[in-house]
Amino acid sequence: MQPPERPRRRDCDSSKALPQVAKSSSIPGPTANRLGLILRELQHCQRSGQMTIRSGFLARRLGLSDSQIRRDLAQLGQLGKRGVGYDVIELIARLRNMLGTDGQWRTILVGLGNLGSALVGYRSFREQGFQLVAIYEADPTKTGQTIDGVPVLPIDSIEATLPKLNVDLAILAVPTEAATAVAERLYRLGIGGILNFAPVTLNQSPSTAIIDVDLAIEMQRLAFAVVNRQRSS
Amino acid sequence: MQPPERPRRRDCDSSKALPQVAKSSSIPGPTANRLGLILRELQHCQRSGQMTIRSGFLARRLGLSDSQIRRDLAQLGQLGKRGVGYDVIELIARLRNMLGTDGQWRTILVGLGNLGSALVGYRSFREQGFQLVAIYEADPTKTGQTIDGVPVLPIDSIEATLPKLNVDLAILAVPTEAATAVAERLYRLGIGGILNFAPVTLNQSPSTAIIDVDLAIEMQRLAFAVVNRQRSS
DNA sequence: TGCTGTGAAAGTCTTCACAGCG
DNA sequence: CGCTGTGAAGACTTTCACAGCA
Repeated sequence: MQPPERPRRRDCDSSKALPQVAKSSSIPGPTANRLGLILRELQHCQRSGQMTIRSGFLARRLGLSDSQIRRDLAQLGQLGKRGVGYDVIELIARLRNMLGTDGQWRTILVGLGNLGSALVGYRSFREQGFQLVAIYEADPTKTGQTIDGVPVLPIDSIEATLPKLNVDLAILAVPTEAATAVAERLYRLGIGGILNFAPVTLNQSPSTAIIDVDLAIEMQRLAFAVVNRQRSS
Repeated sequence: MQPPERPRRRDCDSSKALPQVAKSSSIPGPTANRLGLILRELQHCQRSGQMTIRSGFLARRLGLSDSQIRRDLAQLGQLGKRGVGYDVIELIARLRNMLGTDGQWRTILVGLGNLGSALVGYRSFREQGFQLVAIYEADPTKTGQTIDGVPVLPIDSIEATLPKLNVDLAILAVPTEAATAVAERLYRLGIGGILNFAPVTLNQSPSTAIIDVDLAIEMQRLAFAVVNRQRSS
C-alpha cells in the first residue's frame, strides 16, 4: 500500500541526481533508531528472565511515551496481547529480523591504533552478529600476528585479500588523514557499509552505506544538551 | 550564557498546559545535529584557506539539500551574503557559540580500560574545547600515575575529589555492570552531562544530560542502512 | 548574475483518544 | 480491567519556489 516513492530518509538523499528506484523498508528513520534501543532493553529484560513486557515500562525506561513505543512496535506486526503486553522472546526475534541482525555480518577492522585496538574483542559486536574476520593495518610491525584469532594483514594487501573474505562491513578507525583514501579503496572493493570513526566527511558512494561516529561531535551534542536541558534520541 | 530554558522536549509530557513561551534561541533538534556536521566541514574548509562557502557546496559534501543547509544556517541569523555565500570564519564562530563550544568544558573520564585509554589524548576533544582534567579508575594498579598530564585517581575518591575540580561533563567508559552505579554517583555529585559508552540504558536524572554512544547499536544502524539501500546491482 | 532568506506547501512524525480484545 | 492498535489531529521538519540583494 505504499506507492513507489522516493526515500523518506531524514539524513541523506535529497539529491535529485540519484535515479534511486524504490525503497523497500516501510520503517520510518526515527523509528528504526529507537528500535535499536528497544532491542537492547529487551535483551536486558530477557537476561533477567522477564517473559512479557508492556509499552509503558519500555517507555519509562527509555524516556519515551508509551504511545510512541506502541507505534514503533506496531511496525513489526500485531505482536502484542491486549491486557498483557509483548512476549519478550518473540519481540527480540522480530526486531533482530527487522533490523537485519538475525544473521551474521562479516566485518573487517581497518586501523589498529588506540581506538581500533579497543574495538577488537568488543563483546557486543559479536553478540549482535558482527563477526570480525580480519584486521588491516599500515604499520608493518603490527601485521602478521593474530589477535583473538583474527589475522592482522597489511593494508596494502587489501585489494588482494579482501575479495576472498566475503566481507560485508568495515569499521574504519584509521588516522584522519588516511580515512578518505582508505574509504575510496573500500568503495572500489564493493564493501556494503562503513562505520567511520574518523572526524572527516567521507565522499559518498552510491553503493556503500556510511554511518559516522565522531566522538567530538557526540561531545558537542552533550554540551548542547546540557545548555538546552534537552534529551537526545 | 542562556537564561533558564523552557523544556521543549519531544517526549516526557509533565505539563500539557505548556503555553509555549517560544524561546527563539532554541533550535530544532535535527538542525542542531546537522550543525555539528556543518561545523566540522567548515573547520576543514578553513584549514584549506577557503574564505567563503556556499550552501550548495556544503549540501553536496554532506549529502543534504541546499535549502536545508540555508534553513539551518538561518537559525543563526542572517549571516550569508547574497550572490556570494557565507564567511567561513564568521560562521564557525557563530556555530561554536550556538553549540556551546566556544568556551572550555571541564571533563573527566571514568574508566581507563581499552576504550577509555583510546579516548585519552583524542585530539579532537581538546580542539573542540573539551579539557580532560582527571581520570577515574577502579583498578589500583592504574591509579596514581598521570597520563598526558592528567592524573589517574581512584574511583572511590570521586566524592572527595570531584567537587574541587569544578567539572562539567563526564565520559563514562566503565564496564557495563558498573555503569549504572557510577552514573548514579555522578548524578549525586551534580555533573552536568554524561557521554555514556556502556551498552545499557542509564536511569534518567532531571539535572544530568545523557548522550549514549553504543557502538553495537551503531553497527546495527549500519547493517540496517545496507539492507535498506536498494541498489540495482 | 548567483546566491541567500523565507512564505507557503508538502511531507513526516508524534500525540491523543478511544475502540477492541484477552 | 488493562493494555494494545490505530484513526485523526496536531506538531514539527523539509522542500519548493521565488523575491531580494550584493
